[in-house]
Amino acid sequence: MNDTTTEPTPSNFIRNIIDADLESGKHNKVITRFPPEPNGYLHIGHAKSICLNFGISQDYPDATCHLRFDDTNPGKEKSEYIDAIKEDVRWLGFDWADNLHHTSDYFDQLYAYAVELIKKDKAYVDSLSAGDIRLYRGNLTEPGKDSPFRGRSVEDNIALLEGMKKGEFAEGEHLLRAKIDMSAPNINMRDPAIYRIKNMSHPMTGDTWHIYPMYDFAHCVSDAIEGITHSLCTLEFEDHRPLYDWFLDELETPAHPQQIEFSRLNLDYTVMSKRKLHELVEGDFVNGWNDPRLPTLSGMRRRGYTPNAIRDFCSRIGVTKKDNIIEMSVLENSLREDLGENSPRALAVLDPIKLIITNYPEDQDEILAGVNHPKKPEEGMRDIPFSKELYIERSDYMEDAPKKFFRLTEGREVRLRFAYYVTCTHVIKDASGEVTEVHCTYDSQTRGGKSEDGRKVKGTIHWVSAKHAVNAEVRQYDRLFTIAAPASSKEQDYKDFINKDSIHVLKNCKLEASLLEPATAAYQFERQGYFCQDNVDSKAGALVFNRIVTLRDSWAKKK
RNA sequence: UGGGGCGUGGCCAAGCGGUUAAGGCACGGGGUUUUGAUCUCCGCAUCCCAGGUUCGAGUCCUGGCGCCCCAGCCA
Repeated sequence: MNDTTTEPTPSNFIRNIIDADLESGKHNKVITRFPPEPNGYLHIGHAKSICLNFGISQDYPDATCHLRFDDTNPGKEKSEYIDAIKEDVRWLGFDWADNLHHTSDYFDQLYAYAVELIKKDKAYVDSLSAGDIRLYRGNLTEPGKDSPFRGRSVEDNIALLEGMKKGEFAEGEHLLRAKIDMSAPNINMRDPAIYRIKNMSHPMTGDTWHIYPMYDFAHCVSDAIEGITHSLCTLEFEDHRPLYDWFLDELETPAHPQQIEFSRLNLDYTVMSKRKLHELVEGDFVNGWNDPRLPTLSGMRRRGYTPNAIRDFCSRIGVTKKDNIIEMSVLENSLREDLGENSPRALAVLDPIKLIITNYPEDQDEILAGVNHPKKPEEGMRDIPFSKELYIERSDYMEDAPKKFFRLTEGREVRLRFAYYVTCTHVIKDASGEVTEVHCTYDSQTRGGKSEDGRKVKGTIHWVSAKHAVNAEVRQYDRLFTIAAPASSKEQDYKDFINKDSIHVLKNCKLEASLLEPATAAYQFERQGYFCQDNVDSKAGALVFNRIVTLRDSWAKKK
């Protein structure tokens, strides 16, 4: 990873709070945590949280950030997700050192805390059905009412909970609830669930439990056990903060972390919820969690995004409590900046058409030199073979070209990058009128792409020697959705807005010979964009490149 | 007409009562250029609205308006 250009992370309201807490002596060191539920793959929205939490641990003295798997629902979670999540966090460039935890590590303690609540008459076992509980809860404008089981004795409650734990009951038969206030205006405080029966085994604890704790109970207690100082989460948990604090106030926990909420990331032209991503993957709307069109970290990694670019993006968008939809161009700008700085250049023709230099010797070859990086001479030069028959981009020739078209048309002279000036004399067309060959003459005095007479050529185009070309498949990606906010339509399902044209496969691409070498890093194909070999489909002899992102194109804009 | 949040330019985002309201992205225009890339220069808001406090308010107060979240034994 190239980290040389990393700039200091801009401050935000959360860092301001931390600064104040350190200043006042409330804390002398900071501990944050990134607490994913292992029920899916991480996406760029998680990256925002990861960068926030781990970023703080890097920037403050003695600070740490825990990676904690919030594995309280064995019905949805799988250990394979745990591995994928770890890989993604590491790939992003962060290290949890020995601070790897699971909420399931605390199941014994959680249970003891639940018993403590019962003993304080702050929790009870309810035996209402799920449907009745919903009815008793009231709604947004009407208060709820007490369950008939709310008055059970401490002894009965403990015995019942014990039975639930041992698996003596069916799922849904009983539920441990906090005893708070059924008429609370905040619905989360209307006797929320603490433990529910799930007669299923758990990836980490196997068959030892028949009850599993709910998020609201498990999360705050886990934070407290780990000594988290600042528990950062997204806005939708704001209403849960009173409950977070209630548990920690009632219980004798070793600490009382502060929950602070920030707004989640939304990117335009994509979706960011795990539920929707699951749906896209399972409904075969895309090809797996690592589909290069997805905003998942594994998809972006496959596409060719760099950790550097994603971290830079996260620091640019900031952290606030305001709802937002970030434009894709911000991400692309971070990407281009990193890739432009760090990618070697290459010549590659994606949509080839023959260019024949009529006055070039029939069986002559020569080796020309191309710079690997125009801004970094220290990266050296490479050899590029040149000969009479080349491939150029079909779009670099135009029959009735306007004055401002700087490329080839009859009578116009252009520079072949690193090679020679050529002038188009005529073209050959097939029966259907399609251009098949562009014929040119070259000026042998312009070797290397410059002339002594100071003659100006406005256009420079890329090319590949036909007989030296390496064949490859190139996949070009476009946005996955046709509208900026596919998830925000009230009438229509977001899937109705899927872009049917989000992937273009070009199978007949011609790459310069140096690209034969297998490589994991990205290249800039000059004048086109950034590309990298596909990490699953590319093989020696059958290269497959993904277009990560195009170059900016002010000419395309003008047209 | 329940509770909790949010509202600074097209999209983000600084600003914490006191010079002409940072910066990034986007957009428009000029220059450089063997990538119509990069680089570079220039342009681009009076802060949701209305009152009020103050010598002075985006920043304080009051009242509106708008948007988001909450009725899982999900997280």
